Amino acid sequence: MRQDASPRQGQRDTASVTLQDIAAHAGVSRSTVSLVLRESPLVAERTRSKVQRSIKTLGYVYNRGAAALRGSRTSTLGVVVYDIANPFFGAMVAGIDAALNREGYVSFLANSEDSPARQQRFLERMREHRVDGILLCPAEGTDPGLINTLSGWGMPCIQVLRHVGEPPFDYAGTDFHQGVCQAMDHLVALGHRRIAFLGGHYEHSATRERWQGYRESLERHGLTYQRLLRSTVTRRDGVAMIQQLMAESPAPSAVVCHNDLVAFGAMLGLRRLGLVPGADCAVIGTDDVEEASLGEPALTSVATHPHAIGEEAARLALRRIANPEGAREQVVLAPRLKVRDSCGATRPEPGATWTEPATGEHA
Amino acid sequence: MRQDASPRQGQRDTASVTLQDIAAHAGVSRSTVSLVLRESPLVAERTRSKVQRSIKTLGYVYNRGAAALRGSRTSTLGVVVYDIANPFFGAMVAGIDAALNREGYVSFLANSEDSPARQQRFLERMREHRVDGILLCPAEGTDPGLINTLSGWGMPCIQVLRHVGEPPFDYAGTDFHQGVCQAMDHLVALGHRRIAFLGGHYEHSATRERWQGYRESLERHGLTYQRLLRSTVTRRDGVAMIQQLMAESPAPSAVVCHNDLVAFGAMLGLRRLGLVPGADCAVIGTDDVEEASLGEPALTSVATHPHAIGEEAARLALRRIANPEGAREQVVLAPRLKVRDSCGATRPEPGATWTEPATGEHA
DNA sequence: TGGTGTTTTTGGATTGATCTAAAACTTAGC
DNA sequence: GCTAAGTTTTAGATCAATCCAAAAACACCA
Repeated sequence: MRQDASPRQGQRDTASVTLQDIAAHAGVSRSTVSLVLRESPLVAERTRSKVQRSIKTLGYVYNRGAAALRGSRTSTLGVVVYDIANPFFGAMVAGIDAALNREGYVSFLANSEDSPARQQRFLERMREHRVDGILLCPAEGTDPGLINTLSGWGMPCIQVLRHVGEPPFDYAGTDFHQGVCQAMDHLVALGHRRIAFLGGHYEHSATRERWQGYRESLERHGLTYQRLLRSTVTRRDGVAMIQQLMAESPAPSAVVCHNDLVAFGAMLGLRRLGLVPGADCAVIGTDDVEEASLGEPALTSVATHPHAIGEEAARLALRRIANPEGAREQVVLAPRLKVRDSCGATRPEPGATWTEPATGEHA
Repeated sequence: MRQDASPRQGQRDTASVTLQDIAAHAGVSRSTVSLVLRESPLVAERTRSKVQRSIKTLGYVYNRGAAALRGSRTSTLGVVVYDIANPFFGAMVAGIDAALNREGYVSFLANSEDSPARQQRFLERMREHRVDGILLCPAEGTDPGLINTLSGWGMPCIQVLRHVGEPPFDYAGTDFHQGVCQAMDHLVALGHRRIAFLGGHYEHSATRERWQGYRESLERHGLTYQRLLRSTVTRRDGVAMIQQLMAESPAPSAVVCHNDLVAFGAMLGLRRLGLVPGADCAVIGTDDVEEASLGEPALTSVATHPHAIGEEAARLALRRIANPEGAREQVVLAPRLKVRDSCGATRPEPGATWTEPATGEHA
């Protein structure tokens, strides 16, 4: 109820052009402008272009906050990973970003550092911000009931890479089971009979799948040597585990590793023992991170395509938001074994297999 | 103006407890509840605890969207990097996340892929979401006027690592100039007289600083050999550049590299030529990424502390939001040279200098 | 010309918080 | 007991959009 008619009297904020102002300028109602903005087919072509011209002229900026208050969508998503400094997650987040960007969504990112408490704090904050959904790589030790809690909050949750709780739930990841089988089959075909598996905690779904793949492969090929070492999954663990194993009798002739970091550690450990990775003991990693194709020897690895997983997860989230009651989906990508030198299959002269990925620059 | 008194009649949404409902339950007004939520000292202790009890009982969830509409803060920030898959940025984002988390802020993340167009789209979206500020690692080719544009939009912008436009602006980064000087001084002290610099585009502030550091160091030490090769900054570039240099006469006895990736490439290139990094040609990188301390030989590198830069940048952003008209700040961290094997200064037996960083696990 | 059926457009209520200025309640002093 | 000052609390307007139901504009045909 402004006494005088002049619109911007008190404040000279440039950023305060509203629907109302557009409506006045174009000589239509607020509602019509709103319809134009949302590209409704209801509004006539002449009106539409007239309104659009006013929008341009006045330099209007859509206020998503206000829209979200009345409407039902915020066009935002929460993304939780447990180690953003890991390039694997970097690539995954890049995939998520690419897929969301195409649909006009933006995402809040949080790094849980594998702490359920931090994860919980962030999720509560996301709830206050009314995000339309959550992409969650659950932190170690996450309460299995969390997914139901989130669903009770009305926040659809897509689990990524790991999952907790009972199916059905939405999930996007890689078939770790199959990945390990591929690695095992390859080693068996090369003649290996004593193959060990290195690394992983029991708590994770992703770890259980790998171990299951290992045990099943042993059985399928009728191998009796079985050696599975638990650990956290750093380079240092790789070094320690391979040194322990090589001191045993009989020692393994090949190892499959939980991820590439463990594999790098294993190779380093072998070298310290005066052994040659690929010749004295074959090494296969998981993930196929950028450094895998470099180094001496180049690491054979099961590629898990983090960028693609990110895209799939994001797309699944958008599907779930559009249709909250739809059947839960599990998107599981097939991994692919990238054979290089560390498994002893190839032994080219130096430089012959040089393939450089195009990414990885900065500043 | 509900006709009947019963509050949740139409919809049975659990998630729709509002200030109004709390007020009714506690027997106070909406305003009082709002004051309690914002921890205002105005409200009496008795009332406060009564209201707090109602909040707990009814399971109220704060609606930040509604608060942001009326108030002036959204408690959100936009973060733009150009390559989130690069572990350097991963660490930086982790630092940002840690600092923001402490203050109740959350951040939107976008990956510009060094495309000014993508960057622009994201910034416009951030404007629609009314973020309180922006942390920007400007994409290559960013219009120098962008910072002023953002300031015209009322979005404070902190530039990170790189900067465009004219000072004064808010900035957080590393002293690249000093970093290169440290590396050069070290090499000169080891007796090197022919030192080359590898990599970088001209467009970036960060690159210009490095080159300036290189040229100044040469002058200060009275060195006449000068060789500066431009390039993008991948491993492949490192390989190509070192091979070109070693074919020249005289060849350099040491190289300082734009970042660690280029340095890894340079070491690989040397090995392909049958030369030993550190013995036949010293190599120093920049960033001190995780892999630097591993590998053969371990890479001497100028540590640029990405996590700390992220924290500083985030803190600066919060300061600027609290005081938009305050003097612009430049937070420039000092880099530190980490001497390892690749510069030939040390030559320990294998395994003696093993230091494993604690991070880097996944899934 | 009037009735009918479609397109378009619109006012008013609504979303859930904050802001402002004023009202209600304490306490103290004379 | 009454006023003044200080402390708490409150009603109503406001922020900038969307939703809904109803009104207006238009087209078509008997």
